[in-house]
Amino acid sequence: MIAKVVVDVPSQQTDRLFDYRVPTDWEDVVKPGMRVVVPFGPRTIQGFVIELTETSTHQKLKKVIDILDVIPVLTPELLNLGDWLTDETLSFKVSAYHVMLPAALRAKVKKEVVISGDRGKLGMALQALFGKSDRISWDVLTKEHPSLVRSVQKLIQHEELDLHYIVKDKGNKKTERVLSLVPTDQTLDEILAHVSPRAKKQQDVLRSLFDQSEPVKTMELLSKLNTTRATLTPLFKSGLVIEGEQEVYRDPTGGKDFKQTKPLPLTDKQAMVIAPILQTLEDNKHEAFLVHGVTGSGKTEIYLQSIAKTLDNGGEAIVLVPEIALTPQMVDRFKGRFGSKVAVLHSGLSMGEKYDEWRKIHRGEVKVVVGARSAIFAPFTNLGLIIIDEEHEASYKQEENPRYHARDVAMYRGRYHKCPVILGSATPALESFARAKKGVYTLLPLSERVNNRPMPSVNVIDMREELRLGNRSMFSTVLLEGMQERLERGEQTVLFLNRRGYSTFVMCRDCGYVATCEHCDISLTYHRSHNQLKCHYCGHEEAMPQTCESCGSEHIRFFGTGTQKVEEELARVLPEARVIRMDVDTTRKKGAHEKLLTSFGNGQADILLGTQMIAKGLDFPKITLVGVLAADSMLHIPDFRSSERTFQLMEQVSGRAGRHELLGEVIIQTYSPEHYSIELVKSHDYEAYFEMEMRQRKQGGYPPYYYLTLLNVSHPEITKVIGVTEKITQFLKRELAEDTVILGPVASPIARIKDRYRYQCMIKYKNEPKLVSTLREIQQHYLKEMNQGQLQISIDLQPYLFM
DNA sequence: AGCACGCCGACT
DNA sequence: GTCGGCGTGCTC
Repeated sequence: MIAKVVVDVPSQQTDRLFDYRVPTDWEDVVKPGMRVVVPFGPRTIQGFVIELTETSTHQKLKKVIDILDVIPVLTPELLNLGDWLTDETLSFKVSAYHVMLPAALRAKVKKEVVISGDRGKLGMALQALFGKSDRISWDVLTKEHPSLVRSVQKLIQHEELDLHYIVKDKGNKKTERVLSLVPTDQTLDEILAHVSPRAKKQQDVLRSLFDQSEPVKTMELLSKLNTTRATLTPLFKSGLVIEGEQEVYRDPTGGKDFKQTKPLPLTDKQAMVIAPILQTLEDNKHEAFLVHGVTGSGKTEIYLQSIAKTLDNGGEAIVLVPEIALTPQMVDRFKGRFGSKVAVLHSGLSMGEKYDEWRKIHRGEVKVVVGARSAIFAPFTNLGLIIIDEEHEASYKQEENPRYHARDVAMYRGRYHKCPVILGSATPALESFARAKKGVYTLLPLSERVNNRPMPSVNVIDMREELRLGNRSMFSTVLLEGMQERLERGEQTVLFLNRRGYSTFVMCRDCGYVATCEHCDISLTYHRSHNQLKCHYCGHEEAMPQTCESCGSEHIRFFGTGTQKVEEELARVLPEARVIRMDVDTTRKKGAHEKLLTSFGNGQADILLGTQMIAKGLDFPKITLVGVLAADSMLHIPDFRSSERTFQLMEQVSGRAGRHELLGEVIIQTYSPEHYSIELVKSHDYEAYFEMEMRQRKQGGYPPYYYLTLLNVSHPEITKVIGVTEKITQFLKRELAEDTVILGPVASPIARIKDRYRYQCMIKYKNEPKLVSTLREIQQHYLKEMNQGQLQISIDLQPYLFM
């Protein structure tokens, strides 16, 4: 039997199948989708079995060394999906498989130096190093004794030493010590008779264990009986009790109990929306729905009841939520309804926790997965429903290889499993809404808030006008008064700053010089905590200059507004207000996010000040004012989606206000009040916005009218970069269709990162069957230079990031 | 990606 | 003469 294997070496040249002979003992054991250990050249590495056949065109085949799985980690569906993903994103097969699996399954290869010949020939230093053992790890050798590496290599050549490769599964399962009673056929009294009647604690232990048929966790028992390990020692000695190890799952929620919730009665509108979804579930067919529901319209309840129906049918469900919205509040809603049937996957979990959650899915112990982007690959075999909440979120697109979009994967899996896919958003991505209008997706509008609360009123403040009136502060008069009012009424305000927490740039007031990174073409960011300037792209740091590098002026200072600065300003203008600041800095620690939100929810603060991360999922009754400090900060970045993002964000943020009894108000501060993406927030009119934006897209030749592909070339020498990009552009123009537009070569928006110059070329097309093959040809052509030289070419089909 | 093989400069 | 630099090519 021959196994066709994809080896775990992510490179162009190894991105194909290699044949290995399967030892006869394992012929019944190996299955496609399993990880195996195989010899590869002089090394031993991990690989994925893709296929099993009887014949090979190769003469000399090596044997599979080991099998790492009992159940295949990749289902046949995921193997197919891997092929599709590879084509769709121009990535390597292994990279596609890796993105489907938890990092813990990425086996580590360990190298060991083993004495194979005469120990006496080793020399003093090496003999001392080996000591009594016949092997040492390669890592220890190279890191701690680099001077000996040379002689070791020589000895390997002379076959006195040998290199062994050990492929180790990183999957470290967590175990806990458990106690169990040895005598099984005795009564309690008989058992108790074995110990002294004065040994009260020992008797307690025996009694507790007698009541339990399953092994009991040592730690739990000891703390319950308020005793220590000392009690156990005599019990072990007499052989009455034994201690073993039992595999346990790590509990990311920290043993929290979830309050069980019941399905809520649906409003008429909700009932109308859910009906076609339930019907599709009933019919067992694939259909894509776009639930267009304003914030607070009760989308989540529709998700929950659709999932309940799916589970009734014996199916499984995947729920995708943007990483940033995967708050404990969100998780609670799903765990509350479906209890232990739910697994949660997000980046906040440790590698071990992710592995445990994944295994629950893999073993079929859970039926629902709530997770961020990569949860779309959950290894379910009977998938009945996929939900993508906030489907417009950019975080559903992965920005490394394989550059996939979770929505596309969802559609693939939906078709495969013949199950519905629900996309939900208050502000759908333009592409999605356009598809819904065309009938590709079924549009399900949910235009009213559940409790009939009106959408908050929106007040757009022209900050230029404020400046003209002499208000130079970051708060407009209206916003300041608004905050004062809430303070007096005991209501809460949310202040939103659409900018990285601490971001400020440094500029000279005399000559206009801006401090930039010496390795990247980007301005440096001022970090107050260390009084340092930092580059967000390469990590370069330098001290805050005292004088201008360009003109020597002392009038150099930082500009722009960060959350820290706003916080200081708040303390000045509203000293009595209690402020909670939420940004990357204050939420870095595990659980900090939840803690801050809970204390705000409990009314321990009047104002919540934060970045992107507070735009979602915040639902507290006392929030009646939402202030956006600088609405246009993202409007002017060179990205055709910048206006769409602005509108989506403004709508999202507005949704935080007045969700309950009290009426909400939104104040948006901007320097471009006339821009339609801000103007239309006032009326919360998505459809009007959609029409406007579609016109822009049509005019600019952007999605959804055209598809895009971005090709980025980088190299330390600018002439090389331009030359290569130029050649590629010409090649593309020659190869691709007449009506395909090829823009470039142009410098990337960030023209240099980490001392590498960056040029790009954009392909706009409607129908381009030759695209993937042409791009593959380019990759092939530059393979050598990319392998050994400094050249990098990255290709992004349907890009979301243009930097 | 690694790692060996193989072909040219500076050393015992 | 050899040791060792890194360009080239292969891995079932």
